[in-house]
Amino acid sequence: MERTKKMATIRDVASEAGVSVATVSRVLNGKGYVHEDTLKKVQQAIKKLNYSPNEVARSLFKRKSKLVGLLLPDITNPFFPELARGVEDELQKQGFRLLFGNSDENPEKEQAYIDTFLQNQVVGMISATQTSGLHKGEPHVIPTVLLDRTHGGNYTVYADGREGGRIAARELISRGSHNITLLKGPGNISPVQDRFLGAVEVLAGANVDFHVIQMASLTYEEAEQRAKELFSHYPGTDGILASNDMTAAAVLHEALRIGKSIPDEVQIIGFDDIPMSRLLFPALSTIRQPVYEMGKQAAQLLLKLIKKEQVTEQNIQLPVTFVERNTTRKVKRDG
Amino acid sequence: MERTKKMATIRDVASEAGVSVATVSRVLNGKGYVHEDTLKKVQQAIKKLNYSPNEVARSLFKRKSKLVGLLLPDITNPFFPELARGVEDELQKQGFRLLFGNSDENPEKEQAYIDTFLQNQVVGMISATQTSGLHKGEPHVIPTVLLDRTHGGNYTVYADGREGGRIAARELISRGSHNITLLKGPGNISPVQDRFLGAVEVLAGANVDFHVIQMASLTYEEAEQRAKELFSHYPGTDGILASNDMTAAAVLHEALRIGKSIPDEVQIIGFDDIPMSRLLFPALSTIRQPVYEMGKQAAQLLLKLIKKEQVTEQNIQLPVTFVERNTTRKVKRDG
DNA sequence: TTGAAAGCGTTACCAT
DNA sequence: ATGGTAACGCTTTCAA
Repeated sequence: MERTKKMATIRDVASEAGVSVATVSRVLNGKGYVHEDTLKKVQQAIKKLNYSPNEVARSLFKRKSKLVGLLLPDITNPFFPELARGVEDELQKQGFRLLFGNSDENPEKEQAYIDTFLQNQVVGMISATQTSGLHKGEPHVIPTVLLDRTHGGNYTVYADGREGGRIAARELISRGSHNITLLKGPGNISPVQDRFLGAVEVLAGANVDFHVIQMASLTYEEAEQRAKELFSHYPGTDGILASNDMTAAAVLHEALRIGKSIPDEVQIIGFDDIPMSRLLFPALSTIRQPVYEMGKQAAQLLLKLIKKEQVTEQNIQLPVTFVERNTTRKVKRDG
Repeated sequence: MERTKKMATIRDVASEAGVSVATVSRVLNGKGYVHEDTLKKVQQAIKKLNYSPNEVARSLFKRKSKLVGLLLPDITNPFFPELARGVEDELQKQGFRLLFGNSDENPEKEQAYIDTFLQNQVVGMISATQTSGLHKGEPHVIPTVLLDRTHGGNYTVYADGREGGRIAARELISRGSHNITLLKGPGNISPVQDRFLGAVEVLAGANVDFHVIQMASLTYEEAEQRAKELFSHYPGTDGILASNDMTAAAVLHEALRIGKSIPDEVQIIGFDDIPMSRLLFPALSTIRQPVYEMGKQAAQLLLKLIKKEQVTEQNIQLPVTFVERNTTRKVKRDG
């Protein structure tokens, strides 16, 4: 028998229990009066038929589902899985589910996902994409929070990249680098731009040389290429600020390959603190973003918007921290 | 004006175009006769109102959505993002969207996700979880394919772990290791068990010593711990077979920390070829699973099931390959 | 070629 | 405390 078993409906439950669908609906939703005995009958019927309510019908009637759309550039980029978990864990607790899509920074794909999210009556959206048709054009039809790549949305959650850049630069300097090279990421990715600006701010005011290598992307492949250029163009470099851990890893790899001693000859600081960073050898010193927490906060903010609760902070900035590992030298602290 | 703009419905389009909803529906779905002029009128109305059909209402009527449920143990585990992309990319092309959940190997959570997937009328499911209530108990209500952790489902896609284990063992031996330690993963994860069995098969028939260290989990934390034990209990080890790249990375890190020369003193082979592996230093030699391809094939298989097309292979096994990097010695090949 | 109406599984209003 | 029923937005007979 290959038949797909038909799901029991509220009507089946009603007739099984010998009551009306309205009554079943009431017990399902725990609202309205229902006699104790009736309650029991209904519950039994539900159990007997292994009934569970059809969310689609509910969504149709209520004109909103229990679904949230999550839009990411690419889950394959190690920065995003934790973000996604932060979002999911928080939402899941409240009974919401995730409709999920990767846009690959492709505006058409992004728009296609947004459209289908909307068509599926999601109650809200969280987006970590750059281009985000979410904020341009049509007025927000549903609550939306922008995550990480925030470019001036109404509701945003992001880490303090500017300060991160400053911290990184300071750490490098205080640990003795005088000749610093910055790997600068694409200017259109706002958090990446911020960390660069922060670093330059400090570097410009300090008594050190520095150079900038501009990258067109944040792919590992490009980073490998740039790392080679770096060591040939600026052989005197004794400190490197990478725009993220991925590129830091590529630089570290190349440095080791050509026999540089890390951190003695060259110090390296990354950005993000992706899970891999501690597994590199030497383990990568980096600026940590509280990624999971960011996802979580975005979800909490969205939840408030959905429930129309008062939100005190529309733009939530989370602090970053320096994670000292082994691509930077120890600093002597007196005290 | 803070109003949430109400979406146009098929009725709005109908009255705008001066036709009936039935006609609009026909043009929407491109089925049934509709006069050229009527067609144009309707299309204009659609454009004018910026109408797009409500998927929820469609799903309700058809009793199935355009949604597919994807169940993963943990997207945060670097093995899974590529799997997910393989699945998504394939499904996305055909207009299906992903409802996504992480089970954390927790049967209750898993069941909860499955339930809501079903309540949302997904057309199919893909699951990479171990416990999968998907195959036990109730008859499959909807098409389901098991991915990676396949434990005898009806429709499965997985890599040849057994052969992978054999290959790894052979490579280690042919490159001169005589004293091999195996890091064995939890026995209840089938693909992990397979690769162990494959390795033992070869090792047992070869003229080498070998030891097994049993791990209770595949977390990096435990791997770090076990790595320490490994080098203190079996200091003579000159070859290590890890149950996945994550634990290989931990072992590599520890080996380097205590001053072992890799690969001269100790060779290491991982399993999976997660993106990080090539970034380690030395880059990790490993057994590669075609993860993206696995996801893709699972999606294709599911698509066939959904469309009730003939499926020739219910269980798709994909080959693994040895990726030679720098944690193994070069082997001299004469020819 | 087009339209009226039933029905998908719920919820919520209004009676009773 | 309970039931009848309209409505949510769509698709699909069936008639015209």
